[in-house]
Amino acid sequence: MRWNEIDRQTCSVARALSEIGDRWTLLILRDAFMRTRRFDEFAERSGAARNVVADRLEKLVEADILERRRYQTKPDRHEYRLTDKGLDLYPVIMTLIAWGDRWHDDGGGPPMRHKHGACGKRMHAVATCSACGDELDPRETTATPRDANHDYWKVT
Amino acid sequence: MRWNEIDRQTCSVARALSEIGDRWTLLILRDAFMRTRRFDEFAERSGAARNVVADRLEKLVEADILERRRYQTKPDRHEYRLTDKGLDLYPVIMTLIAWGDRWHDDGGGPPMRHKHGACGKRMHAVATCSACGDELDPRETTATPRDANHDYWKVT
DNA sequence: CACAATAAGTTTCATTTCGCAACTCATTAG
DNA sequence: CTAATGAGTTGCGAAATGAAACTTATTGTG
Repeated sequence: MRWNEIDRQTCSVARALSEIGDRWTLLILRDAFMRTRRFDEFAERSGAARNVVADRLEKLVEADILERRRYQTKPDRHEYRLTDKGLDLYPVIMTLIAWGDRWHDDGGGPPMRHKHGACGKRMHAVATCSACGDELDPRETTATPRDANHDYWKVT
Repeated sequence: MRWNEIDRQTCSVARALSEIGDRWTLLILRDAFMRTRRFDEFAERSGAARNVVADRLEKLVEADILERRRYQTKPDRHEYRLTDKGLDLYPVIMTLIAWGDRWHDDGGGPPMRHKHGACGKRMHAVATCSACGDELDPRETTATPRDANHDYWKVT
């Protein structure tokens, strides 16, 4: 299966990954959450080749995750901003950061410190149950397919 | 920058993505959380080519995210299971699922239903502040680098 | 005026990686 | 004796990536 057919899987992860599941795309989104907005900044900060940055930004705009907005004329120049759909990826990025901080500490602690404005404290993301608010544990949850089990992985 | 040098960035997301930030890798991890354990199942369910599956499984084992364990002899056969480090990716997968379910609904609701054993209810993942427990909002948090700002993206 | 700089890409081309099918190897089942 | 199973490996054409150079419009500088 080629990657551009991956969104034919029923699974939401597959469909999510068809939009953001690329190495450089996720790095570009990290930068977007760090207030990066311009092409050259994305290119330098992500470390991806310029043609790859151009391609990924275009795809993110098509997917309505970033918005390309003109910020000056003569000459026209554009910047990229997260849409609501893009901002909604915050939990994914923050849980990724929490995992990276936990398992890839270089000895000096997390390279970025995150402060929660509401409570004013340093924090990391914790994934919780939307029903009861407890922290999620993979051993404590069960997943059952909407339809018959064999449908889940089927490509439609 | 080549992808295999990406872990030289200071950022934890970059280092996390150097291990799991590949399209097929994330799909393979999704399957691992759905109790997939064997090579052929990973190949079929992910849809990736067999050589790619072999390569990714090997890398995940090297990264100590999956463990390759013999489950029979004559002939030796092995299965792949999530380690503690791998299980700790659950929040990432679950927030990805929540995002996919929200923004890629095909009209029939989420293809998988997740039930929280502790409270017994259907749920999705919510990312919360480890300090106060409130739901995270990208507009309500600030990130500041451990060192000077320009260090964050620097490749060491 | 001539020249350099800036921003946002595009082009070119050599190197890698992917996708697919076919093949291997050890062992058990019929 | 032959087929099936499980877990890969091999070979090869097609596609994607990485690096550097190039483009275009416009402004700033000597």
